[in-house]
Amino acid sequence: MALFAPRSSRELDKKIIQKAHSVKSVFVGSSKGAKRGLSERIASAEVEVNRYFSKFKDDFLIIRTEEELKNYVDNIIKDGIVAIDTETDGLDTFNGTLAGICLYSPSNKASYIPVHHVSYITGQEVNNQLKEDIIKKYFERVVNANVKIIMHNASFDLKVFANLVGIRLPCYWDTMIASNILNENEPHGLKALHDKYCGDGTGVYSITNLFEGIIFTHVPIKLGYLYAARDAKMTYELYKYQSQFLCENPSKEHEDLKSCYDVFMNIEMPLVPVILDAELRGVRLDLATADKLKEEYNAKLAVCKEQFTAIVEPIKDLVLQFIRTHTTITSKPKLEWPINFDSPLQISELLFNVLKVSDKNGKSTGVKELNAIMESTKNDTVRNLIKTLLEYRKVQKLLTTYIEKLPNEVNPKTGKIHCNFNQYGTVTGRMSSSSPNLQNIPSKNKEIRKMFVADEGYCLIGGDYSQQEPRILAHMSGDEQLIHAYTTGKDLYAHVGSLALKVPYEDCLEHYPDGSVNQEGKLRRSRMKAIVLALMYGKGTKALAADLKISLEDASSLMKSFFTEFPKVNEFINKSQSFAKCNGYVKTLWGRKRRLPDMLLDPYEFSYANGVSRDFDPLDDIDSDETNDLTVDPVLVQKWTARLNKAFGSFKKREVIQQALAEDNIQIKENSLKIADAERQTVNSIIQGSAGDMVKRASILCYNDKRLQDMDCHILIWVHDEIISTAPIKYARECAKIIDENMKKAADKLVVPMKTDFEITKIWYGEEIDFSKI
DNA sequence: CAGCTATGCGCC
DNA sequence: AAAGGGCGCATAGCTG
Repeated sequence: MALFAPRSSRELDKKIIQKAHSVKSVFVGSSKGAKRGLSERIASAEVEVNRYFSKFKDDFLIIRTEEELKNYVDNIIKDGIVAIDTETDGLDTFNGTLAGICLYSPSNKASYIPVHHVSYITGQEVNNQLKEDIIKKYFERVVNANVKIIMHNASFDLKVFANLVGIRLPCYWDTMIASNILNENEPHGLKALHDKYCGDGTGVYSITNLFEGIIFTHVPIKLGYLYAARDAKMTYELYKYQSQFLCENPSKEHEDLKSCYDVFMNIEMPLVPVILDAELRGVRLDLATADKLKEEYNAKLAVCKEQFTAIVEPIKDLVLQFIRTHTTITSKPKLEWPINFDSPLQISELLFNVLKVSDKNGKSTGVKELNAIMESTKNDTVRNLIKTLLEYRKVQKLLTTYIEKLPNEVNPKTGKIHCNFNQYGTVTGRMSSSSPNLQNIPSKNKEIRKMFVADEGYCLIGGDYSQQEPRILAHMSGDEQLIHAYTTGKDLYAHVGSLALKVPYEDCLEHYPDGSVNQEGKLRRSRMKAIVLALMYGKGTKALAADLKISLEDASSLMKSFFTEFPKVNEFINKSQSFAKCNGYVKTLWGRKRRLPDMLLDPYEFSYANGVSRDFDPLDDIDSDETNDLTVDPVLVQKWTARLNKAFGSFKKREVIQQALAEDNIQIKENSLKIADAERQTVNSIIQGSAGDMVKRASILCYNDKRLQDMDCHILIWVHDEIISTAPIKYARECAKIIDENMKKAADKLVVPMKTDFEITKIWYGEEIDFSKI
């Protein structure tokens, strides 16, 4: 992976770190670095680079001539394998500049091909660099020779090659994806992984602390090549390490990784070019619609603001007085005038401390809490305030996150939005989307999606799996009743309702046969839907009761009758959890692993406070290290475990924990929350992960479908259980039919049939095209 | 100033 | 007693 522009690379590091609560990346103070002159920074970069890489000076080389490249590529082809990395001036793979290319193959030295380095003194491009046409020529040779290409975060480098060199490379092994497959819970940065698994003592460094504030194209080649070439070599070494575990025949000890290799080779790696194609193609945005919406929503926002002012003006004195009386020398109240409505803190202060709204449900100002207040108060000021606030937030969200943001994301070069689909963006194996996120475009509000349109002469084909996750649940649990609902084509939730509630199926449908709404049926159906979703998300009866606005008793008896009618679902949940408890992981239907190490935790962990037992005399002990490891006397463990088990409620538990500390100097760590979290994740990971596998499989089938290729049909967007493609209008219906086939084929492992819904439109969520008129 | 966390909210 | 799975992103507000 190329990490170049200091700012952006930090952002990327941040992401990786956020993902896995890991080591903080060390970086030199940025303000200090930014103030120094460029030559000064280069000088200090030289010191840093030498510190890390001087030992590699003779092992790495710079390729400057075609002759040198030719010889190098000859060796690559002989080796049949190569690790490739690119260096650019930032993270923009469409409009950025290629600094150079890093290569490594076993019979070659690690190398760097400078392409667009400039002199940091003159700003002129440096002589003796190979240009794109030459590079393209030799990489075509590599591709034609079927050389296995290894990359770290191939998505980035493939886009660089496609956009800045003009060649689409196939990737055999992406070490970043492999890392996700092997352990989704750890950070996936190249340096950290290499240091951890192939470490040679060089240590973890980042482009940030090496080339602080210097764009890579401005780094002198003699300095940069050491850093860059090593990236390619590290990638190769990481690949070698990974392939010991991720392979056809892993050792007995790692037998469970066999299915992971299948997922990697049959799902993840074949998906790489599919996503690349969608990202390169991009989505068209109708700027006229965006402008219209912008105007409309800004007007709405203005109305909200006016209403606000009108509502709070009468209580201005109250607020000012509050601010006065709560201002001390050391602290200020979290409220100001004029009130900032964007600040949850200020709103909370206003509602609960100035207007004295009851805070028995907490001081949160989220939608749920505000609605609860609405139901319990008759205070008109409060009611109007909340009403306006909710409207304001809605409008503000749509405006800033979508309506005003998306047009800025249109690439000036292509006129399209090119988001990132992060292939392993989630721990479960689902994809995610970013910059911008196209997976959370509002759908209830149909206006926003209408900004997305098809190209001239083309249309959008949206195909989504209907009830994808419940069907997977039906299959994986093997519950006959659940499966029956699907094989007979009955409405699932109505069927569930009729069994669990013991009323006729027809009385659980939303509509009467004549099409009119059956209120009772609708309610029954929606409750059943809530139950099915609740157990897939690990939701408890209490939350279910709150959702359905029924009593706790009713909720738990609903749950009970559900499990009585669908015993295998209950069994599936229990089996999954006990497997996870035993092994610390679960697997999806296609064999992807989700590691849940917290499932292996003991509910309580005992240790002596300060690492020492009460009787320990520091002056008397010779081997203090051992003393620190001292495990707690089993008799005491038993004693306190028994007491903890008798203590119901978090308050009583805390009491026991304090007693243990006071009486026996024992520290007790409670893991029940972590374990409960992991338990909830268990079932959900299996279902959600399998759904992810299915969509990925369907996408690959579509991408490789000759018929779809011939009709110029391409996937543009994924929204988890939905695949949005584009094709010429005249082929649309045929394409939809084939996509449908592929989506179902991707699920042919299931004993329940998959159902899909399709829409063919010019505009996302727009009117369906009337083919009778074409 | 940038980086970070908390809060809140859009999607499946 | 409390208990909602998986994301990305905007804003506020704190910190170094």
